[in-house]
Amino acid sequence: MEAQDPTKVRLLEAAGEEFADKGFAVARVRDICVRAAANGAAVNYHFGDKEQLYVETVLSAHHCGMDMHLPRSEESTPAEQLRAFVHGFLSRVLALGEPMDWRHRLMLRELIQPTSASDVLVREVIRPKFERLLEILRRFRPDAEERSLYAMAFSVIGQCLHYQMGRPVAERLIGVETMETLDLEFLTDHITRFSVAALESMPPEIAVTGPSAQEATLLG
Amino acid sequence: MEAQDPTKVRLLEAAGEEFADKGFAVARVRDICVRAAANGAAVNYHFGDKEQLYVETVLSAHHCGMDMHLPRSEESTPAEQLRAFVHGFLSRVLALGEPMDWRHRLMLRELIQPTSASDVLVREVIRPKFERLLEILRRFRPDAEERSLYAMAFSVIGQCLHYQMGRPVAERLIGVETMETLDLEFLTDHITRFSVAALESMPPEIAVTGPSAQEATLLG
DNA sequence: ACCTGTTTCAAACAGGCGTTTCAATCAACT
DNA sequence: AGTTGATTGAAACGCCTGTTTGAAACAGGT
Repeated sequence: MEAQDPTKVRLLEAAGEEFADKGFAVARVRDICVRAAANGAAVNYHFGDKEQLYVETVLSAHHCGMDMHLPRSEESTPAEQLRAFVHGFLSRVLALGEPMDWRHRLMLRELIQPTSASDVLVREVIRPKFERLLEILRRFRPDAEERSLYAMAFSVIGQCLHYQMGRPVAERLIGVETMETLDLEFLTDHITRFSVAALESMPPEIAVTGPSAQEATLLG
Repeated sequence: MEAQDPTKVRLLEAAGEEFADKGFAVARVRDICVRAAANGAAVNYHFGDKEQLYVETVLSAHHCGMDMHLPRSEESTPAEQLRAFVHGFLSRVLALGEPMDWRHRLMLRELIQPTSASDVLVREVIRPKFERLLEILRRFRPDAEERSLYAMAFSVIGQCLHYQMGRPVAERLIGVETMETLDLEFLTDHITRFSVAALESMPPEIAVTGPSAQEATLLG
């Protein structure tokens, strides 16, 4: 850690690494202070206690890390817009080994196991991106009802997020070197083509009119 | 907990709930013992220590919980096979509030944050299901190269797993009551139609002509 | 009844944790 | 220099954790 930075930002940086690696419960404030080259009492002086340090770390993570520029060009085709969205999403999700690495890992922890800090996270970061995706999907399927639109959005998001969530298992399944060939460009291309093909050619939803209709869909 | 069960299985059941809810680090052996109506020293007597209890809990979870019957009917169409796969996968993933609920939550924890216990987990339950999915996808796309087949498999799996991983955030995004309308039947139908449409109509992958073409020849 | 091995129990233990304390240090202003 | 306020430092404090202890309760066999 750079010693010329003020102690507070060194603590935030160290806490980010530590929390992202181990989670709130396992992370130790002593380790954070050692990593930040600060005294054990520094975190209490600057942040009050461990939990407030965590909250401020999460907030500082998504303030400078997760904002993506939304190319609002209404001229481009829906497919191009979706590709841009997927590319932006994946580039953030797959960011590995980069200097601002811990920010993404920390936010993914928040997604899976929400704490009090994830309220503002959803409101300020996730929801705008979600609404943006819904806009794009509506251009594909103007007739789709809201519920199906949500499901489509989750289909796109789920494909992307899987390469962060399921990475450890995926590496064991197909090997690390094969997994490395699934790089940003390849996955952007695959997920976009997969989703566009689905969105353009999937049959309309089956209208559910009564309780017996669900059984009918089961039989296909 | 039923008091007629021997203490050891009561401890396993209680530990499963506790570990699935809070994770290994946050879960307290005292709480486990209270939940199991056992003494605080019981876990040490029966399992040695907390970590061995955790390992045995994970193993007991996938021994009786995660095995799905594979309908190997080669007569049915690929779409029907995929629907069966998605249905089976989702029914396990979405199992919330059911008696063997904690088994799935615990295994998903292992997937995201692997421990020593997840080696056997991947080998004995994940990989067979993954190979089965690859078989189905090969019937859709006999010409696809291996790497694309993996990506397609991850696209299907990612869609399903998202409803477990991203559930907390999804509930905040669209509301819990709307989320509850995305039940097993609806999601099975959606993911199957989405994926089948994609698999049947997505354009073939872009031929790689650059220096990475050597990798393509490697894959055959 | 007696012994024997297993299982339960209440209580205490040792260690690590977040946190607090208070004196020492530093920076800036009079 | 002297004073003031903010920051750092080393050490200690409680508290909560997993774990251990040794006696008590139980079961089965002789």
